[in-house]
Amino acid sequence: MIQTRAIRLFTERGYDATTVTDVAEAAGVSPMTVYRHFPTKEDLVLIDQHGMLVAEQIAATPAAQPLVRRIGSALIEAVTTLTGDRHGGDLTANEQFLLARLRLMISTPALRAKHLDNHYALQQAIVGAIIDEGSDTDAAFHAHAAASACLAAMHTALVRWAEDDGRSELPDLIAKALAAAFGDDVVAVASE
Amino acid sequence: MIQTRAIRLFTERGYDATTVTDVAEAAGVSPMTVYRHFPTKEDLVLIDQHGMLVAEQIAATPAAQPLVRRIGSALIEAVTTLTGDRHGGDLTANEQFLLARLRLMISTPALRAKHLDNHYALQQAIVGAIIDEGSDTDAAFHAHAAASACLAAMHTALVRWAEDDGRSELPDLIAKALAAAFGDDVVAVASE
DNA sequence: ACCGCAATGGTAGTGACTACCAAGTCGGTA
DNA sequence: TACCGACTTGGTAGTCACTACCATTGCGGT
Repeated sequence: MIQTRAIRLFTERGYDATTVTDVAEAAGVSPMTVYRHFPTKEDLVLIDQHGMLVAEQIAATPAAQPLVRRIGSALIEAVTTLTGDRHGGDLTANEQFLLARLRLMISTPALRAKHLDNHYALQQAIVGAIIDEGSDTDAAFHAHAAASACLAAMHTALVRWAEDDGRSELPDLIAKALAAAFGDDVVAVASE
Repeated sequence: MIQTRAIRLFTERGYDATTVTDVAEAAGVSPMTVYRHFPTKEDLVLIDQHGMLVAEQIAATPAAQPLVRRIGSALIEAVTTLTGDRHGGDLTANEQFLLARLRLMISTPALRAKHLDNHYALQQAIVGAIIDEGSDTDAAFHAHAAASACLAAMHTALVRWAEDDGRSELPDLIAKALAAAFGDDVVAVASE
């Protein structure tokens, strides 16, 4: 509720030009109630309830597959469940909300920076899910590089999605970005 | 000068626990002089004078090579000129300064976020250097994915470098991270 | 001695965010 | 009905990053 109003205000007037007090008034609460629910102004846009189950999904993946494929398919699956299946029809309300958030995140420096940092945290979680305690540092290094590159590809896909107004299916875009970054053969199977 | 004092203070007391006024006093100037030279507190750590010539370097690279190799070798070259050649000897003063900055950047959320966003800006510049005005959107999409993944690999290398106290050569680490992300064959030639 | 200009400092304000405390609301219990 | 404790909300006052506007100082050139 507060979040919905906030994103509408941010979209209309701009993020920086909107104060937290504005958001509070629009939502009919006091500024401190806003801070109670959203620790920072940025979190009004960035907090997602969906959590980061990606890491768990990856841990459940057969370890024999190449890292890029394991991570890539987990990302695609997470996004698929997030946006839901829609084949050619209109955007769902959820997707429109995601698009609005995404546009804010990409165009506002402060939000973009924190969003990239969230990806960074996700990367740590992914590597934690892949790597055992005892494994050598080289393995961790490889896992970090692979996870980092996969998330970067995903971010590229998100930007593209926002640019084409959500016309493309997000999972397909992620698969394409992964293929562009790593070569078609490596990722081809990931999108199934 | 101001920057040196600032990084020392941040390292000793922590970034958040140090106010801009503290930095100003330590440098013997007024707070506003600090803001004159560094538009934000974060820039006290993040501003690098070295600029982003990477994009220009890439534009000068033969276009026939695969994107990943073009971007990767440019990154390695940029870092080599930044840290200088040192084969097994002690760390140079410059490298020690870079390490201190890097540790702050990695461990402080606000700095890490802005640092990742700087990489993002670099990515935009790289893609701008690679892609002509008229080229189709798919080409741009591929370039973004490749650049994004390369920068992510570079960041991983930076973290590893900070963790091993600069013992490794940074260019080698970047080459290894690229190889881990993209496969050895793709990048092998990039480090020469 | 004078002028122009760059760098510096002061003042007052805005806005994000915190700490501490007060008050209302609501479910269960005697 | 009266009471109690937990949860949620609101108020006050303060810190700190950052800005806008203006005054001052130092310094090289004429």
